[in-house]
Amino acid sequence: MELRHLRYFLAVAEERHFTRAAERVGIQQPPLSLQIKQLEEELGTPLFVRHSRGVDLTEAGTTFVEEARQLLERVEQAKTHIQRLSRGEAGRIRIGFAGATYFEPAVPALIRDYRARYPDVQLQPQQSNTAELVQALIDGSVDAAFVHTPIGSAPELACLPLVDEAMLLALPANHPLSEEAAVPLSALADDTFILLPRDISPGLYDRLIVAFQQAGFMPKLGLEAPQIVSIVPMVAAGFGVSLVPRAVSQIDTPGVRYLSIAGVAPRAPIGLAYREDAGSAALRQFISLAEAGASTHDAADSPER
Amino acid sequence: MELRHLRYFLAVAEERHFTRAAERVGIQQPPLSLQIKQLEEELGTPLFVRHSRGVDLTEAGTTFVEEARQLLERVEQAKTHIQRLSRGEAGRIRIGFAGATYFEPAVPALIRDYRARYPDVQLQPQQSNTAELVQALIDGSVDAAFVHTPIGSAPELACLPLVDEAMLLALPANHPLSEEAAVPLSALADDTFILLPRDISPGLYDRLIVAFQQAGFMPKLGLEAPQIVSIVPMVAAGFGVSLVPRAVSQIDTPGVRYLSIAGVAPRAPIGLAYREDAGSAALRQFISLAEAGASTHDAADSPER
DNA sequence: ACATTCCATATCTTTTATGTATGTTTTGAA
DNA sequence: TTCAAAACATACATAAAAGATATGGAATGT
Repeated sequence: MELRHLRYFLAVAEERHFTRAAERVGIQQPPLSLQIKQLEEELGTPLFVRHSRGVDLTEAGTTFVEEARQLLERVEQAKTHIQRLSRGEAGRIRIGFAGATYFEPAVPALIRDYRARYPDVQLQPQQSNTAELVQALIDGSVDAAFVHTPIGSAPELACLPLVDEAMLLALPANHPLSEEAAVPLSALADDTFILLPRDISPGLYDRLIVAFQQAGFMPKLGLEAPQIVSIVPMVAAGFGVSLVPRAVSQIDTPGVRYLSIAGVAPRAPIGLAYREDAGSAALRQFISLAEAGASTHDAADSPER
Repeated sequence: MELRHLRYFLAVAEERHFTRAAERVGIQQPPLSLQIKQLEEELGTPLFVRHSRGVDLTEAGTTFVEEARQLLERVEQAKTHIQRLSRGEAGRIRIGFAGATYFEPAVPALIRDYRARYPDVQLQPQQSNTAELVQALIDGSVDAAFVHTPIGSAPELACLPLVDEAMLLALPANHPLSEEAAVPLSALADDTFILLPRDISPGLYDRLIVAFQQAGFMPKLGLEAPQIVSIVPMVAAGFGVSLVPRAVSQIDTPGVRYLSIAGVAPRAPIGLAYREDAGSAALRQFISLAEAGASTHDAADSPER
C-alpha cells in the first residue's frame, strides 16, 4: 500500500464516481480502477459497490474513508512540522545561564527578542556556573549558554562575545571608602576579598588575579562565595569586599555600596557559547540573532574564548 | 511522498548505515540513497548527516523518525481494522427487539452466543414494536430486529423464523377459570379482552382475530395495551383477560394466572428481520449464527414473512 | 601511502503506473 | 423491445519511476 492508494481512494469515495475522481487526481479512469482494485486486494475486501450510475461505499469503505483521511492529514502535519523545525520555527533550545549573566540587560533582551520572533520554539532555561555549563555543552545536555569568557580550550565549542563591562567594587556601607566615587584597586590592598572558587569561572578569576598583580598586591582571601549573586549579601554582612560585574549592582542590597574602580578595571566579559556543530536550526537562528545584537551595540573586546 | 519513503527512511535511521538498510528493505544501496534524497528534497531539509562511517540523524531526522514510525503503525492498524470489519469481527450492529421478544429464551441465547464469538462487535439494542422496527429497518436506522411475524410485504426485507410457540391465556387470579389447567378459547366468549392496537403488530393481531373466529365468537375489546408486557399488569388489575406469547409468562406477576389454550391455540412466531442487502459483515455473521441456531432446535412453521 | 569503508553519481534494466482503445453491464428513453 | 448513453472493467501499449550494476570520491585507520 502506498499513499497514492489512499489519495485515489478518497477521491473516488468523495466523488462516488471513478471517471470524475480520475479527472480530479489527474489520471485516466482505467488506471484509477486498477489502483483501487489493488487496494481492495491488499485489504482483502471490496471498498466500493459498483453500479451503473457510479459507486457506493461498502461498510469497510465507509470506515476506511475516515482512516485514510486522518492518515493523509497526519502526513501533511508531519511534513510541515519537519519543515518548521528545519527553518528553526519550531523545536527546543536548552539555554544555560552562568552566575549573574541574566542580570546583564543584553541577555534578557536577546531572549525577549528571540521569543517574539520564534514563539513556537520552547526555551528551557537552566541556571548554573560557567564551568558546569561548558561541560554540559560538551556532553550535549545544554544547547547554548551565557558564560563568563574566556572558557578555555574546548575544541568543539564556539563562543560569541556579547558584552564586556568593567567590574565594580562592592564594599560594605560602613567601609571607610564607601562614599568615594571611584577608588584605585590598590587602595584596598589591606582588605579581605570574597571571591568565587577558581573552578566556577576560571576566566573571571584569572582576570581578577591579573588585576591584583597590576595593582601591586595579592589580596587576603576570605570566604569563597558559591556563586556571584551570593557575594552581595556576604559583603553586606561585612565578611569583606569584592569585585562584581556591573550588572550585579542592580541587586540593590542595603549595606552594600558599588564603586567604580579608578584606573584600569578588570572586565567581566559575557559570551554565548555553543557547540560548533550546532545541531538544531532553532539554535542557529538563536545564535545569529545574538550575533546581530552583539554587532549592533557591541565594540571593545577582541573575540576571545 | 509515499509510504515507501517512510519505510526506507526508518531502515536507514535504525541501521545508521545505507548499505545495511538497503539490504534490510531488500534493495541495493544506490536506489536507497536516491529515495532518501527524494524524501529530503520534498521535506526541504536533510535528514541525515553522512560521514565515512555511516550516517547520523539530523535534528529534523530525529523528529521524523517518530512521525514516520507512528504513521506506518497507523497504516497497519487501519489495515487490520478494515480486515476485521470485513470478516465481521469488528463493527456495530443495531438490534431492535419488538415487544416481549426478548423474553423468548432463544433470543437472549442468540445474543449471548454471538457476543461470545464476536466480542469486538458492538451491539446496540433498541426496544420498540414490530411496526416501528420494520420502518427502522427500511430507513436503515436499525440493522436487524426480532419481530413478531409475519411483517407484511416489505420488499427489501428478509425475515428468518426463529421460534413459534403457542400463546397462553392470561387471566386474573380471581377469574372463575383461573385454576383450570387448560381452557378452550370459546370458554371466554363473554370476557373482555385486552389486546394491542393492530398497528403495533398486525401479524399477531390478525392471528388472534382468526383464532376468535375459529372459536366462534368475537370478543368484547377493552383497553388497548401500549405494548405486550403492559398487558400483564392490566390483567392483574382486572381490566380483562388476554392472550400472550408463552415467553411473557416468565413475568410472574401476583394476581395473574397463565393457562394453556385447549385445542388449536394461536401462535406467536418470532423472526429476525433484516435488509436483504445486509451491508455489514458483522450483521451477516449474526444472521448466519441465527440461522444455525434456528435450524438446530427449530421445526414447525414454514418460512413466512 | 594505501587499502578499506561507505555514500554518491551515472547509466542501464525492469517494474509499475498511466494512457488509449474497447468491451460489458445497466438503465432510461424511444 | 430495442437502442443509446453512462460508467466501470479489461486488454494492451507507453512512459515514468523504481531498482540494479558499475564506478567514483571522501574519509579513516593501518
